[in-house]
Amino acid sequence: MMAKQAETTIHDIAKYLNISASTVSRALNDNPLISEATRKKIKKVAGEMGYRPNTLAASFRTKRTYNIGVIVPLINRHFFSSVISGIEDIAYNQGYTVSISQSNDNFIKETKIAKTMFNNRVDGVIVSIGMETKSFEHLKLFPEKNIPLVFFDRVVDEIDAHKIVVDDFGGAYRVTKHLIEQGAKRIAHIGGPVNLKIYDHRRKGFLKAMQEAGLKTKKSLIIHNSLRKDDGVAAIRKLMEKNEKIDAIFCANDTTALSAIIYLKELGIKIPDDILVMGFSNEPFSEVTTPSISTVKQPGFLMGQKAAELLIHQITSNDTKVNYQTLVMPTELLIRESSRRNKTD
Amino acid sequence: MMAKQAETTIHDIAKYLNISASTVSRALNDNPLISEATRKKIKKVAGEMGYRPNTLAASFRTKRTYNIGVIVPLINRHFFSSVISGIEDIAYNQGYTVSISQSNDNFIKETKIAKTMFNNRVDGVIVSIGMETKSFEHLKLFPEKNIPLVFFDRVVDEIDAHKIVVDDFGGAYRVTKHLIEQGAKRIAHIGGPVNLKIYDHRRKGFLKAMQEAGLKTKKSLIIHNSLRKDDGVAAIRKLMEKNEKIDAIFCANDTTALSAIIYLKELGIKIPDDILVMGFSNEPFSEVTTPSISTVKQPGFLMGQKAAELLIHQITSNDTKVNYQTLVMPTELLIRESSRRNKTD
DNA sequence: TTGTAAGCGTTATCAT
DNA sequence: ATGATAACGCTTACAA
Repeated sequence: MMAKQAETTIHDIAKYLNISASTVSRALNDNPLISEATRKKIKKVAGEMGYRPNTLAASFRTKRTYNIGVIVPLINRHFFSSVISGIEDIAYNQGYTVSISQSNDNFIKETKIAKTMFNNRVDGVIVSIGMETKSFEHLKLFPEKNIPLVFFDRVVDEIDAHKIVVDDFGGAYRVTKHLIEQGAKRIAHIGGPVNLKIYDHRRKGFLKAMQEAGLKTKKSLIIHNSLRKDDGVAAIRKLMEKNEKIDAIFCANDTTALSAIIYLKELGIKIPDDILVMGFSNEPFSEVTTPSISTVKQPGFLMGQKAAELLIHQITSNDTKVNYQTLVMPTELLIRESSRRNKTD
Repeated sequence: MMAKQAETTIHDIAKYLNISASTVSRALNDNPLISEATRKKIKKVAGEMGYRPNTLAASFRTKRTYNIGVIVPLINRHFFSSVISGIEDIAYNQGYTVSISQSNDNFIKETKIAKTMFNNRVDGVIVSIGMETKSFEHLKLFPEKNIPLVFFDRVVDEIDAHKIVVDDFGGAYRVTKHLIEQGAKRIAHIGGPVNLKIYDHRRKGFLKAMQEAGLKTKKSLIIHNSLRKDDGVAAIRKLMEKNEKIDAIFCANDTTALSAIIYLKELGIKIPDDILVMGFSNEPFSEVTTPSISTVKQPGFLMGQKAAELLIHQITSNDTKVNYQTLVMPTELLIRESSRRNKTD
């Protein structure tokens, strides 16, 4: 390994100025006890000597790292990278750094990441759990050790903590209601894994709207899968092969909605004329497809900001008992071409 | 601040077993000097006592943090989040954590981030510089202090380091050649800030192809801006208002290409029939727009992996003199609808 | 307002 | 194969 250059320490500065290291430390930290004169002198010399504080040593001593750990399923995903961006935004402005790991929806990796973050003594953790995650001991570690933990999006009921979610139920409810208002009666739903609350809520919002409208929902019109590109195609194919006479599809994400649209187009089925399609999440592509995809907008960046704010507040608060809150972020229904009935039947 | 629970240390384990802390340390680190029996005993007790190694203390002592700093203009951007994802992938598998900051293309922030990362004693740094960045002292700090530094995409000529770039010149050259093959003669170019090499290279690739084909390029047909949504519209408007008779536009990114397409559509101009349009970067939306956007694919995830590999290799290598390499990643020309001439003129 | 000294948890050197 | 001890660079009582 390349030898790192020897670093200037506060002791070097102290020796040079014939003062004590504690004075140097205080001066550099703007401790008000230190006189203006010495402070200035010390800072000047520190600059000249190329002094760089060793945050590591300070963190070690104070047991505060000013480091926030973030665990997401996949960094390279519009929603998650938006949230991360929001987290970084707040964190940076509050003097925190952000360490990021992706679980790849793999339970083992998620567990290892949690352990590593703990060992690194992060001041707090922000998590959105993976698809496989059904036990939570690896995350309980944090509250047990008094390390603040905030969940977002894919949250965990079993752990008491601040949570930032979007109004999945309400969003799905409004989606479905809109489809019904457009005249749809036989609406299919392609949902995600129900062990994730978000997909469970979307399903429930869907069912609620259907029920309120007095519409029956055949079991066969509800399909749950992993919501990847291929899953969307597979689900749609399954629906079409059964020859179910559907007039609308509510997909639990935009990727699936797009897959559905492309597949149906190939079958010569017109969207939205023959079948209405809606998604969820508002991916960047949804606005520019043909037809553009009606969907539900989730404020990712804002959610990241809120998560970071709550986390940092909890980190810096003295309260021994925290009053945990679940922030339900409002969603926005974006009605675009894929769900707007042009002609009456 | 909430009091953190007192942690079990190797000394606690040592006391409990009536052995020395060094033995415990060695055992936990699988030092071969320790006998199998004691190692097992120690690990068992460590587990029972809920011991969690304090990475901070170890890093402090060994001056190795196993932490990699990543600086990008914007986390929430498909290309960058792909690269980050690739970096995390390799880093995780090699036992490194990844700290991420976004400069927001702001020079001041970029400078502060660099300083913070240094103070945190990251083992190495991976950087893609911001649009405003024209001086590099804040980055030279790393090589000066023997901290490995790897650039990607938006690299810096003035600093000797490993660099991962895409073949911007070649990509732009092939784009232009393709447009010419489709019959275009008066091709406009909407480029990015030329202080960024990538945009300079794309411009040069464009010019080279034009020149080779014996086509003249009017200065007024080349516009440089920041390549955001609005810039694209503004640039296109400028071109159209001048009533330049263009038959193709090569945009230095897909966002601008999309803006151009939307704006031209509104003017009643048909893409690709009247004007061919091409982008660069292959954003997720480009495949699904109407018309789909011809573009150049950059292997973001792979670039991140390569960057991390080179960085970690440099971190762990003993070589005092590194033979810096610039990895030029091949691009892939994606010919889609926006550049495929359907009818002959 | 400044100095002294202990200590954070680990690793590494030198003994044994 | 194991132990004793110093050291990493900083902060923080406590003392002056």
